[in-house]
Amino acid sequence: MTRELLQAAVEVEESNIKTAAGSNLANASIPTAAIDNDGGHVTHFELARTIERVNRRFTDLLRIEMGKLGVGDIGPAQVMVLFTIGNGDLSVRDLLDKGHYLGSNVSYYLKQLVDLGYIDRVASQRDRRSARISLSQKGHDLCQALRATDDTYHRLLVRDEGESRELDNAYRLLQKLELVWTNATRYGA
Amino acid sequence: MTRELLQAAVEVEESNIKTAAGSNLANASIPTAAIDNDGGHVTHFELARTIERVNRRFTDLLRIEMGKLGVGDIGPAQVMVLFTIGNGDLSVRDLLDKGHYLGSNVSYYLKQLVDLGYIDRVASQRDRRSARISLSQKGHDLCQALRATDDTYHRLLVRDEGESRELDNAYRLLQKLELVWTNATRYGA
DNA sequence: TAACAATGCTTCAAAAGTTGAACTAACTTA
DNA sequence: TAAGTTAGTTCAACTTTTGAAGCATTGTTA
Repeated sequence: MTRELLQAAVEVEESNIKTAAGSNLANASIPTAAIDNDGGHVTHFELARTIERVNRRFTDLLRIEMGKLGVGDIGPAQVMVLFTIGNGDLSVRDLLDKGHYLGSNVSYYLKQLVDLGYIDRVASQRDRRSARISLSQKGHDLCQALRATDDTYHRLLVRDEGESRELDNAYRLLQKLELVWTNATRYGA
Repeated sequence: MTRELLQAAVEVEESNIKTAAGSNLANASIPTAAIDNDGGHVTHFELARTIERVNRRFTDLLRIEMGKLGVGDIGPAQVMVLFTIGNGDLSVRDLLDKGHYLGSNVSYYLKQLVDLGYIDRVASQRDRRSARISLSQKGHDLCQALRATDDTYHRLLVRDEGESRELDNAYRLLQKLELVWTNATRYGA
C-alpha cells in the first residue's frame, strides 16, 4: 500500500518535470522545490542546492529508518561512516580519503563506534601507530538491515535498464563534480 | 595557470573512471574516493555517500571563496539560504518548501541575515503574520560575486553540448531522488 | 461577536556535527 | 640518538540542526 502511494507520487512528478511548466494545480503533495528548472541550463549553484536538499532528505530518511530499528545510540553521520568502511579493513587514513572526512572528525566518530561495539579496531602489526578498522558483527548487521529497507526505494527509482543507466550516468557525473570541487579547494580557486 | 591544472586533473580522472580498474600509480593527487564503482550497478547507499561527499566538498569550496571575498559574518549554510531566495520575493513558508528547511532553522538564519543586512524582511500587507523576504542589495552583490567565481568550475565541468545534457540528466535524476526520499519520509517507509 | 482554532513565524535550549590547533606515540633518517 | 615525519587522538570552540513551547494574527463557528 505504501509502495503504491510512493510509486504514484513518482509518476506524477515525472510528468511534472518533463512538462516543466509545472502547473501544480491543487496538488499539495508535490514539493515546490522539485519544480524549478524550466528546461533552461542548470547552473552550478542550482546543482549544489539540489545536492544539499537531497542530502538533507536522505539524512532524515536514515534517521527514521534507524528509529524503526531501534538504533538510538548513534546518529546518521556515524552510520555513514559505517557504510564508508563497508566490507573493508582500512586504516584511518584510508577512511579519511574514502569519505573526505577530517581527521579529528573521524577520530571522534571512531571512538564512539568502537565503544558501542559497531566496529573493531586493531593496531597494525607492522606499524603500531596505525590502526586497522573494520565492521564488527553488530556493525555489519546494522548496515545489512538498513540496506534492506533501502532496496525498497531503490526499486522505486530504478525500474528498468534505462533508468539504471541514467543512475549510473548521474553517479559518474557526481564523481566528476566531486573531483572538480576537490581540486578546486586543493589547488586554490 | 590554475585553470590548466584543474583541467588536467579532470582529464586524468575521466580516463580513470572509464577504465575503472584505476591503477592509481604514483598519482597522489587523485582522491581514492572517486575510484570506487567498478562498472557494476550503483547502490542506493553508494549514491547517498557520494552525495554527502560532494556536498561536503562544495561547502568547503564555498567557505574558501567566501574567505577570499572577506565574508566573515556568515557561514556557508546562510549563503545557501540566500541562493534559495534568489531573485524571489517569498514568504518564510515558501522558503521552507524551496529548501526543505526546518522552520526554526530558517528563522534562526533569517534573523542573522536581516541583522547583517543581507536580506530585507517586510511584513505582508494582507496578513501581518506573514513576512515577505527578499535579498537586499548587499545580498544580491554577494550572490553575484560567488556566482562569478563559480562559473569557472562550471566551465570545467561542462565543456560541450554533450556534457551539458549529461548535467541536465543528472540534475533531473537528483530531483527524482529528492522526491522519492521526501515521499518516503512523509508517508512512512 | 466572543471564544476558540488554525496559521505563520519566532524564540530558546539542547544536541549533533564540524573544525583547527595542539598533542602523543611510533617510526624513519641522517 | 637527535631531529624530523607520519598516524592518529584530544580538546575546546564553533556552526548547524532539532524540537518544544510561545506569540501574534487571522479564520471560524457557535
